[in-house]
Amino acid sequence: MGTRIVFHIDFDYFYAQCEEIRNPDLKDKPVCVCVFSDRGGDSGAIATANYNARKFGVKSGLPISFAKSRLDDQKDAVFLPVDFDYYMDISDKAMEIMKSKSDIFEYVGKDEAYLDVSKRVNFDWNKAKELAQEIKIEIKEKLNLTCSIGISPNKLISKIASDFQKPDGLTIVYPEKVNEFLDPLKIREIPGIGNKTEEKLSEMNFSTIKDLKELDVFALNKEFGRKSGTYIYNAVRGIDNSPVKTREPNTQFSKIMTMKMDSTDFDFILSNLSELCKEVHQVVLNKNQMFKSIGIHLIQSDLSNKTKSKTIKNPTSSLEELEKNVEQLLREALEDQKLPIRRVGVKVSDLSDLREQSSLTNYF
DNA sequence: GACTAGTGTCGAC
DNA sequence: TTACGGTCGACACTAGTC
Repeated sequence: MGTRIVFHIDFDYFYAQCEEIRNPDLKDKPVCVCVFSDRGGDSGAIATANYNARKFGVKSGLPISFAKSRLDDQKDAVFLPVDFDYYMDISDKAMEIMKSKSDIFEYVGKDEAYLDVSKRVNFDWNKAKELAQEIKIEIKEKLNLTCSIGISPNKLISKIASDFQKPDGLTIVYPEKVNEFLDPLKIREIPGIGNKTEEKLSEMNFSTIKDLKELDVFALNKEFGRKSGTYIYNAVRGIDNSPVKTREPNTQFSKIMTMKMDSTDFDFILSNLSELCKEVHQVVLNKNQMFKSIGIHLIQSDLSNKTKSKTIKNPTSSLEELEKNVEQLLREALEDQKLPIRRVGVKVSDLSDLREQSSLTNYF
């Protein structure tokens, strides 16, 4: 038995590619898939842009108005609202194909998954490569969708590898080539290292993964905390022992929205939160869950965050109890409120199975 | 010291 | 340089309790 063989598969510019599949005329144009907020106009952000749009610096997370100004000269640029149901449909079908070709399948999100294929290919890297090509072809033929695949001995490296050649890429990092592959990459390529961490490290004059190997685990722990420090120490050395495993159920559900206008008015904010309570409650009901922890999330006009949460005595699935607690949390949060509120959210966590409870009550 | 609760930050997509 | 979504998970830090 050799090392594990792990795939990371990522659908290219997923939402925008879905739109291209539905309407092939879009392929030559810059396409931006947008999450418009309730505020009207161009309030909102870019979810995904195709490569024609990325050429002009448009990428996910960008405010829509910013994207529009960057594409000002591109008269054929297209801005479409997200259509999650349609994307989910394509995603589900592609996931089924991947699942059927793996020993262990781990769903990560609508557009990515890990596959452990070690046994299926008998720990043979050539067979693994053939399997990956087979998956790419089948997804392309059945759904007209392209994806990028990274293959390596673990999830961490496979994830980095799937991003290495995009779109429609296939990158294999053999066990003996791990360091050669990682060393020249920017620190930012390590999943989990985002803006803040990169900035901190760049101030310390570290730029590539090879550079970072100079730091011992104690220095990293001191700078980033025990968990993150140790994670980074291992990651730059290509070490990741986390298994590919079936996805665990969610541990929280939340809904967030941008209000029609910024406000400090208790009743106005509460009416928005109340709508969110109903939506969250519906989700919880569909999933047959109860919750024990309730939280609200306020985003102020300067985009800073304020959260309040509480744990209640007994798990519940009651909408009334949810709304009552949210109201109280809002009251506490608005004491001494200076800035107007822009966005509001409701979250429930500490979930437990409702069926256990009902089967008990049925029993008596 | 171990544990829980609550708040805030970071990061991924 | 301004502009600014929605969901989820991990974890650091702090305060309080036992």
